[in-house]
Amino acid sequence: MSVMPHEFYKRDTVEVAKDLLGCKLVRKTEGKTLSGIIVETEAYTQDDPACHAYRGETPRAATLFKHPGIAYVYFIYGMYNCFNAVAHPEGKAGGILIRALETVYAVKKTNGPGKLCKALNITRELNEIDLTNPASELYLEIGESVPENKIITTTRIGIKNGCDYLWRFYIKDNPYVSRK
DNA sequence: GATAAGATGTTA
DNA sequence: AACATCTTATCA
Repeated sequence: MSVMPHEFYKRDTVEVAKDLLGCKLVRKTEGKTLSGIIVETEAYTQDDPACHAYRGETPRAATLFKHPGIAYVYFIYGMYNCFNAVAHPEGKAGGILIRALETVYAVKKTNGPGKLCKALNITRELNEIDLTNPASELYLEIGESVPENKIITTTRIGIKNGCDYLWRFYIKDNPYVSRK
């Protein structure tokens, strides 16, 4: 069991999004440890009209410009949190929306970014937490690598701008992905 | 200070 | 297909 180093996140955002499939998300909360395998991701970069960082460094999007390997948690639609991993080459901005987990312990359904955060008790208090430190309440571990032919590439969900980008990735035939 | 839209999920 | 519900950004 070991975490991915900062260098893992300091690469092209789309590449990292693909590589995050099969990795393990660990969440320590209320004395318990919850974890699951990432089965669905979406990439968002600075040059992408759908990305929060597209229009520059606003107060909310500032996290996406910070050091790769930290968390970006934001609030949407009045009731849901969404969890992202910040990942981009030096001097750029970008993040990866974690959309679904395959649960390994008894965790509630996590097929969708809002439900995922609710199930793992992820809130904006965890914004900018270090995902490369096993002492964090939230971090990512190296998991099983997913063979290329099991990775499905498709369009992202729930956005109008940039909807033609093929930047959503999920594991083929996995029952835990959202919007089957 | 006001307003419109949003990386969603549930219900009908 | 409607709606619950509130932050953020973009105006004035």
